[in-house]
Amino acid sequence: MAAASPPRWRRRKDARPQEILDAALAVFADRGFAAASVEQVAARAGISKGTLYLYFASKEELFKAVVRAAIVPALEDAEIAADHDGPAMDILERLVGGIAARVLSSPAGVIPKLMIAESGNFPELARFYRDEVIRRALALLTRVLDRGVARGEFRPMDTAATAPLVVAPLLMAALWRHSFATLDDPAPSGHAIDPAAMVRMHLDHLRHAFGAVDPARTGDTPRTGDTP
Amino acid sequence: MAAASPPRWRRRKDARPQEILDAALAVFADRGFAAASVEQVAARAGISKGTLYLYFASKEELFKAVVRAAIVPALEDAEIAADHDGPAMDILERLVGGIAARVLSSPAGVIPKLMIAESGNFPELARFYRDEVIRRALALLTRVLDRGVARGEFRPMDTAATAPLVVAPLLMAALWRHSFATLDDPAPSGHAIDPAAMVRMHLDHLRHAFGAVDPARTGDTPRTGDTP
DNA sequence: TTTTAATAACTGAACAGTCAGTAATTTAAT
DNA sequence: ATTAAATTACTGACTGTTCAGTTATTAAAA
Repeated sequence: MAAASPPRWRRRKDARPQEILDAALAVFADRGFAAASVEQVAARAGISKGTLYLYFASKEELFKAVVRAAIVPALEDAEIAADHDGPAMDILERLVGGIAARVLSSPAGVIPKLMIAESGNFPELARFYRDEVIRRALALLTRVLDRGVARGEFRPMDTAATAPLVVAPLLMAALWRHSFATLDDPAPSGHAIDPAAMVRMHLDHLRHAFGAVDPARTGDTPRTGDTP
Repeated sequence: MAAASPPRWRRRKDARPQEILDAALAVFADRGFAAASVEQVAARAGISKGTLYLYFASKEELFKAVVRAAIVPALEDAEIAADHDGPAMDILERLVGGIAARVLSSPAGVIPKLMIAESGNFPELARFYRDEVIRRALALLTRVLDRGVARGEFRPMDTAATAPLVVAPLLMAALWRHSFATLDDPAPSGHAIDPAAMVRMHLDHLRHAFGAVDPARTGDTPRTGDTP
């Protein structure tokens, strides 16, 4: 008798959604939302087009789900890190480093690019992103900066206007990575922008700009904190 | 007898290309390239689809032309400004201010957004943009920074890694403007990011980070220049 | 344990709409 | 009358979405 041929497909109701989300993120990442086809996503997820529609009502809903799934955990992490105690500059470094790591290694680093590209076509989602992601992230940063100023660790400044300045290079790194970095060469050498060096330099500049450099250098100390 | 009806259309071979480019930029700006249709562009330019194809061979070629047309003059302006003489910080301010103005008012400010969104679909154009626009702009900035360091106006630093940091907030402002700023409200008040304040603050931080603050303050002068 | 009925995950093809690009035709200008 | 700019009508390919039917899985019955 013939050996029992393995089934042509399996029922995996639980695993599908995440697999589809992963596939969609990947396909959207290199085609963009509009140019990506549902069939490509389905193929990458190892299912048929019809199956995808069992789990997501439309291409647009799929897109929203991708964004939400990738953003929520990242934001929670950041919120935890920001509410730690200690020198403001340390927290800032941890925050910037954490975001940089995420943005430069995780596939979810494409989300900003996608959101920026499609904001015009999905105003509703764009509003969600602006109010629930960007605004929250900036508020969180502003809080850290305020604390630094209040404690005399940072020079006085317009913290609300400064917060986006802290993120800008990270955004730039993310966009660079998913737009121009991976264009041709395997060896990412000498290529206009070196994200790692950039982030390092960024933190260095921030330290100086905020007046948080090692205060032992001169008498011109940025009135560094008294005892705790 | 009937009054001579004005012609239903006119032959305007010379004016068409630029008008089409303007229309295309506008349509691409709020739909994105992929989601924009050639017919929409033609309609906005006041012509029919067929006419558009008399001037541009394909939708892709049109896109390339839009990018080139918008970028080239901007880059030339910047190159001129950078080669002026004077204190490095002044040049930097003029450069940043100039780019900010362009990016925040001119329609061409969408180009970065478009390039980022479509880099995956047009590798050739993306390479052009990376090598002929980004690289050149960063090289120009690096030159200014180097001069500042050499003259003792700026503290020593990794200028190549710093150049992108100077641009990052401008890029962010451009993306913000064309993605999230114009989502709903007519009054752009209190909205997470205030580009103007951000740019002002950016320059302020740069002055501090580069050690270019008024040096009369303490003895800890950033070894400011001797005479020429 | 084996058989069989019921369920639900999944497929593949077809539909309807859209759109980049082309060809035939009209109309302005010379 | 001739040229060339512009329009209009058309095609072929593609894609989001639906759905009738197929197959794996589960559960009840024997």
